[in-house]
Formats: sequence, C-alpha cells, structure tokens
Amino acid sequence: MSDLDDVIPTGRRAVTRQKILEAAYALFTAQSVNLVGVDTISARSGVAKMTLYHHFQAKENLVLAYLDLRAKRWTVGWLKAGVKTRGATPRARLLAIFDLFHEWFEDEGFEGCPFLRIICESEAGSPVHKATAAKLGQIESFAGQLARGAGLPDPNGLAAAWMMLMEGAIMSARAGRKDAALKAKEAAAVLLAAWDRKSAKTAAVKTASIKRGAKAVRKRKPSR
Amino acid sequence: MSDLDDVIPTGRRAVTRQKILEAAYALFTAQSVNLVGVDTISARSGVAKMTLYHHFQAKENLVLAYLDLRAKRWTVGWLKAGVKTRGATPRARLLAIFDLFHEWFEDEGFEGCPFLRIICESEAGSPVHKATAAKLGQIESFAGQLARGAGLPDPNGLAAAWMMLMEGAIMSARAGRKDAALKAKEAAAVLLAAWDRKSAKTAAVKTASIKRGAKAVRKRKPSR
DNA sequence: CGAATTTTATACAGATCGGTACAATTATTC
DNA sequence: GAATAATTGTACCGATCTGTATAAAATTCG
Repeated sequence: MSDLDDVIPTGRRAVTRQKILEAAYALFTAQSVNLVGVDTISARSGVAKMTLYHHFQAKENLVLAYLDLRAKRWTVGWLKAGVKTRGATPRARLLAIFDLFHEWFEDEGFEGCPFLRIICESEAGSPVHKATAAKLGQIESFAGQLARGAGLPDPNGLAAAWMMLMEGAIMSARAGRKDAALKAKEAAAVLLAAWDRKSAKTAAVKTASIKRGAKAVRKRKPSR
Repeated sequence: MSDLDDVIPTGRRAVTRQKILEAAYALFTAQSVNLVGVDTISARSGVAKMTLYHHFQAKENLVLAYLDLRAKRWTVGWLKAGVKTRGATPRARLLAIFDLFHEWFEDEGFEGCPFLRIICESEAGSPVHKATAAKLGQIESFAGQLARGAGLPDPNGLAAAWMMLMEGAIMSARAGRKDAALKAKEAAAVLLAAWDRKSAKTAAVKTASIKRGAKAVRKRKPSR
C-alpha cells in the first residue's frame, strides 16, 4: 500500500463521501441549491449530518463538488458522448446538440439547467459563481472545437452564438415552451448554413460599428 | 367624486402603496426575490410591515405586482421605446435590441434579468412562474411584431430564435461575458440575413426530421 | 484483542424567514 | 370637532436555515 492508495476510493470513508455526493447530486439537480438544506441531503443520503460536515467543511464545498460531478456526468458523459453517437461530422454534431436537448426537455423530471440556475442565484463574484461560469465555459469550448473541426470561420464567434442558443433554449423550455429545442435547431441550422459566408474581418467591422453606434445615440441611462 | 375616484391614485393609501412598490422594485430588480425579505422592503420603503400586509396580503402578491411594473418599465418603457428611437425599420429595430442590451450589460448595477431569475427559482406551475412566463411571452410577441413588420417568413419562428438569443445573451453576460451582446448581435445579423431565404415549408420539414431522428436513435435515458 | 478511525444521535446556537396580534397614533372627511 | 380610515411600533409565532458541541457507538486493522 503506497501513499497514493486514496486514488482508488474503496475505503469506508470514500463510500460515505460518495453517498453524500450522490444525494446532493439528485437534490441539487432537481431543485435550487438554496432551497435544498443540509438536513435534507443528510436524510436522503442516510449519512448523519455531522459526518457530512466532516467530509465537506461547509455547504459551499459540497456545491463545488457537485459542480464537478455535474460537469463530468452531464457535459462529458451525456452531452459530448451523446453528440458523438448522433452525428458523424462536426457539423452534424453541432446540430445534434439540440436533438439531445429536445429529449432532455421532454423528460418529466426536467427542471432547467443547474448551471444556469446557480448563475442566476449565486452572488456575482463568489467562488460558486466563478466555478459555475467555468463549467459553462467548458461547454462553450466544446462547441468551439466542433466549429473548428467543421472548418468554419470565426469558430469562437459561432461557439458564443451556439452557447446563447443553448442557454436560451433551456430558459425558454423552463418557461414552458415545449418546442424550444426544435425552434432552436431550426435557427441554428439557418445560422450554420450562413456562417460559411462570413469572414473574420466582417465580425471585427461589425463589432466596431456597434460600439460607435451605441456611444453616438446614447442619451440617458434608463431604468436598466 | 364618483365611485371610480381610485382610478387616479392621489390619496394617502395610494401613495403608501406606491412607496412599497418602489422599494420592492429596486430590491427585486437587484437581487433574487427569494433573498429579499419583507422586512427589508418595509425598511427601505419607510412603510411599516403591518401596512405592507394591509396592501398586499402576501409576499406573492407583491411579487406579482412587481412583475407588472417591471414589464411596464423595462419591456415597454425601456426596450420597446429604446428600440424605436434607435432603428427606423423593423429590421434595424430587431438588431437594435442587442445595442440596448450592450449598454445594459455594461451598467455597473447589472445583475441579470429578474424575469429569468424568477423563472429559474420559482416552482414550475406556481402563479409567479406563470405570470413571469407571460411577461417573457410579451417580449417574444414584440419580436414577432417586428419580424412581421419586416416581412420576414415564419415571423413566429424568428421571434422564438430571437428570444433565445436574447435570453442566452443575458445569461452569458451574467456569467461574466462582457461581450455577450456584441456576439449575439453578430449572430443575429447573420441569422436575419439568412432568414429571408427560408420558407415556412422548410421549417415544417425540418421539425419532422428532428422528431424522427430523435426517436430512431434513442437508446437509453441518460442522467437527464 | 486492542487501538485508531469513522460514523452516529441528539440537542442546540444564532440567524432569518413569512406572517400576525395588539393597541396606539396619525391623518382624512363630513 | 367627531367619526372614520389608514398607518405605526413592537413583540411574537412557528418554521427553516447553516453549522457545532458532545459523547457514545460502530467499524477497521495491526
């Protein structure tokens, strides 16, 4: 037994920790992080509350561990893997994201995206907020890889747009639109077909014109 | 004095009610509805808590009143009005939405969109959730009017896509992307230019193919 | 077996939440 | 000025929250 025996967690301590994390995963995925109490996690996991605080010193650490697990299971194990089996080319895989979303939204247990929920309800500069933003960035990077693999111009720009369509589809679905993924895929298909006729230079010019226009017309600060 | 004298609120009661609502507006706009307590609203408004409960029997009613006021001020007084002054044609106005968003996101007090926050954190079938979804639908209808005014095909489809880009831009900005509105406008411009070459029939065909594809490849239910 | 580690139950601290009881005070209105 | 309506302060209820103190019980392992 070397000093690295904890890399493969088979001990009692690791099992207990996993039970806590599994309960937190189910609860945090279904409900708001702020609405799930530590006592609920303790009860659901069958692990005493004291033990829970022995493993995670504060609830925040449990949330951070949840974010890692969610990214591993959802982003990698579900989104990336699912897209790979549904599309042969990077282009097809970009569009297949919305097929996966459609099934996700139709799931009876769909309660929106935990990442977006946490982005909404956590304080702007907090560790949880930063960690969640990083998980979202990981998803956008994935879209960027596909765009680059498809040989598209300005792949980062397309990834940003794709990300917004994904986020918007999730929010619309959460707001009750059952066809959000279908509508998003339609728009995504149109956007993708047109993106080829877009050069990186065009993007820069457009950005500049936006900035000039915004500054020129500004009159007064409205109510936000 | 007729029995309709309360349509123009000048009485003491109406003034008090407005003070409460103004405090709630500022607080609910800046922070989460669940994190703002009734005591805080009472303190900020300078109105006793008992009086607050005389006007609004429960906090939920105050939230519902806030949603109406927010829609009146933000959707109508800021978004619709701002877009009108910045664009002469419906097409220009559609794109001008993202210019407004850019200024919004740059505002120091930007804390995301209250509508989206409430959609995230309220229960799916609750009155607050439904009312908020209706306010979002109002915004989408506005985009649909512009699309129809621009003579675009499938204006409702474009409105849905536009709404998702708007929602996604807000979420991305909240997650830290300062250029979210610029990236959204780039994508929106590309999408808009390509939307002309899209017929309503194409949309129906694409939707059907999505449904077939999703059902055919389905293997197992993943972790949501 | 015996010792170290881990988990357990209970009870509680301190804070915040939405909502209410009560009695007194203030302002309006005829 | 008197009757009515509206607002006030304070204290409280019961429930919830994160986190802890304590000491016993269960498990692992040399």
